[in-house]
Amino acid sequence: MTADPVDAVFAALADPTRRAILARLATGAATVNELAAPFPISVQAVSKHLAVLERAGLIVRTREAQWRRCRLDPAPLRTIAEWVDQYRRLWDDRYDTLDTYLRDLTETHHDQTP
Amino acid sequence: MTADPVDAVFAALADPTRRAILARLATGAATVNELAAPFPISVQAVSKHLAVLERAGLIVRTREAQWRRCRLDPAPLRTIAEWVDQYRRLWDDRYDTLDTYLRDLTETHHDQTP
DNA sequence: TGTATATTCAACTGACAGGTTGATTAACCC
DNA sequence: GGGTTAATCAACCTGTCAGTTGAATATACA
Repeated sequence: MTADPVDAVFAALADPTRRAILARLATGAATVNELAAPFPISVQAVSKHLAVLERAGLIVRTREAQWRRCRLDPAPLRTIAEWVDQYRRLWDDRYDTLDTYLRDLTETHHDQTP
Repeated sequence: MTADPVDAVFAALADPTRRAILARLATGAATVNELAAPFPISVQAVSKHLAVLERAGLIVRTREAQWRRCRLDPAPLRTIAEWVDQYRRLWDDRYDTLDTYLRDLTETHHDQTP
């Protein structure tokens, strides 16, 4: 029943260790040992986290000699951003149509909304 | 071990039933039975899903006679949108250097540690 | 008062997630 | 080949999750 790829991405992002790994990978590719170093858990545990991230499409692993280089793939994050954006009007005043309308009437020269 | 509220929000969003409930609530408040109707699972199961969403801050439940009215609270979604936006430059071509600079300034208060 | 409806609580089950330790595979370097 | 390093595989433990059924609570209504 759970074939929606969004499931896997949200689930992957629900773990703080995995989010920290992504933050690290945003600064550049790294090997498994490099990624595991900051954490108080075993390398095997980190390897499992990487498998989860890979299954979610958030990282790509390539073999380089005896190392396995991991790099971030931002595509699923874009999907998530689009999903959340469905709800933007609920919290963002600029997407409130009445608000936008009133702003348009009173301060048109300031209006920037898309 | 983990008190980061982002954990609970991502975990709540990882379930397709809960995302469907949020989609329904985006169109207006509803009771538990109304929310449960479209799903092939028991009302009790839906009630549990609502508890998860409430713990994540995504919904608010108020008592009205024998009903419990649920409405969406978009605040955590805004938090998620901001979190994902940290990575926008990685997929968005139109990301300019000023944007990068401003985002880099504000991203440090988000979690980095296990 | 008694009954029907809305919702939650409680106990149970099967599956999965995150961690461990120990063994295994793969590539490098003498 | 033998030894070292990088990473995964395998088996196991424990806790949590999503679902069930059955009982309890709370409110409305006749």
